[in-house]
Amino acid sequence: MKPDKREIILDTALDLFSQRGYFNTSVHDIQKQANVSIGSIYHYFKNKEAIAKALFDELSHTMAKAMIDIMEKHTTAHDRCREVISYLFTMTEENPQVMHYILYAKHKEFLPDQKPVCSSRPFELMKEMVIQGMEDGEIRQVDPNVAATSIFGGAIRLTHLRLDGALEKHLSEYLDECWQCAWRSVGQ
Amino acid sequence: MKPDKREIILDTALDLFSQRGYFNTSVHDIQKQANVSIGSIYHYFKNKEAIAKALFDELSHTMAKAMIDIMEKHTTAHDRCREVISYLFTMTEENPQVMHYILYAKHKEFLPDQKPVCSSRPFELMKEMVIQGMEDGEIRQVDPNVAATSIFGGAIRLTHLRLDGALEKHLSEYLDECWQCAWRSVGQ
DNA sequence: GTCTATACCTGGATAGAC
DNA sequence: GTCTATCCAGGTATAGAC
Repeated sequence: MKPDKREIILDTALDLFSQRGYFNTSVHDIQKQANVSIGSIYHYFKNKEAIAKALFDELSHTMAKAMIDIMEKHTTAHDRCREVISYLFTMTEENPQVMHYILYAKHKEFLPDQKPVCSSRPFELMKEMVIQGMEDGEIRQVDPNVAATSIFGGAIRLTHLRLDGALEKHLSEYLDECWQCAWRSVGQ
Repeated sequence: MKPDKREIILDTALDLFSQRGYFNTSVHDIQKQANVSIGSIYHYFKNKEAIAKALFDELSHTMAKAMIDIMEKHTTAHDRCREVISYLFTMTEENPQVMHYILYAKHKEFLPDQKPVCSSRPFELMKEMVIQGMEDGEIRQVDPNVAATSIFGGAIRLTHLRLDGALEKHLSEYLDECWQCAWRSVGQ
C-alpha cells in the first residue's frame, strides 16, 4: 500500500511548486527532496513541464469531481454555491498547496498550451451551477459571467489573501459572512 | 521630450514581463526589443530583479495616487468604490500590461522580499475606503476583509478573466451590473 | 527500473574598450 | 554612458552501467 514512485515525485513537486513556484524549483530540488534519482524522474516524466501538467490534470480532475458531488448532493443554486465556497475554504486550510497550485499559480507561464484555469472543468461547473440557478429563478437575471464572479469572486479573493498570509484567522471564521454577502449580491 | 533610456527599458520590460512572464523573459530579450545594449541595462539597474522591483514600485505608486484622487473627489464609500472599479476596468482595457503586472503577476516568486500585493498601498487604500464606509453607516457591519473582498472581489475576478481572454466583451459593458451586485452585497 | 556521470546550453552578469 | 565580447553558474536532459 506504499505510494509508488510516480506519486512521490508528484507530491514533492506540488510541495515545491506551490511553495517556491515552478521556475524557482529545479528538477534537482525535486530529486533531492523526494529521495529519488534524476533518472527515475525522467523515467516517469518526459520533462519538467510534464510533471506540472500531470499535477494540474490530476488536481483539477479531483476538484471537478468534488464539484459534481456537490451538484448531486444539492438541488438549489443557493445550497450548491454555498457548499462550493465551504469546500474552497476547507481545502485552502487543509491542503493549501493544492489550492495554491490550482487556483493561484499562473499556469500560462509554464504550461503554454493549457487553457486558462478559469476555463478549466471545475470553474466551468461552478459557472454551470450559477446559470442553472438563473434559469430556476433563484438568481437574478444578469450576465452569467457577472453572476459567477459576484458569487465566487469574494471567496476566491479571500483564499488568495489567506494563501498570502494576509489573514490571521482560519477561513472558516469568514464563511458565514462571506456567503451572506455573496448571496445578497445575486439572490432574488 | 524624448523618453530617456531608463524609461525605455522599463516600458519594454513591462511589455515582456506581462506577456510572457518574468522567468520567460531574459535580459537579452529586453535588450533586443528595447534596442539598447546589455551594458546600458546594467548601467541603469543592478540586476534583472531590480528592473522588476522598479517597475512594481512605479506602477503601484501611480495606482495609489489614483486611489487618493478618487478619495478626494468623492465623499461616500458608494461613489468611491464604484469609481475604483470603473478605474480598474478602464485600465485593464487601455493598459492591460499594467494591470497584468500589478494585480495578476505573482510577485512573490521573483521579488522574494516584497510584501504581497494585497498588502500594497493601493489595496490598503481600497480597504480604507470600505472601512470608512462602515464607520459612516453606509456599509453593513461585517469583517473588514469580508467587506472589501465582497465589494472588489467580483470586479478583480472579472479583470483576471478579461486578461486571460475569457471574456469577449469590453469590461465597461459589465460595469453597471458588476457594481450593482457588488454594492448589494454590503450596502445597507 | 534505478542509478551516476556528464553533456550541453541558456541566461545572468562582468570586463574593459570607446 | 554606451557598447561588445566573454565568463561562468546552474539547470535541463541524456547516456549508459547496473
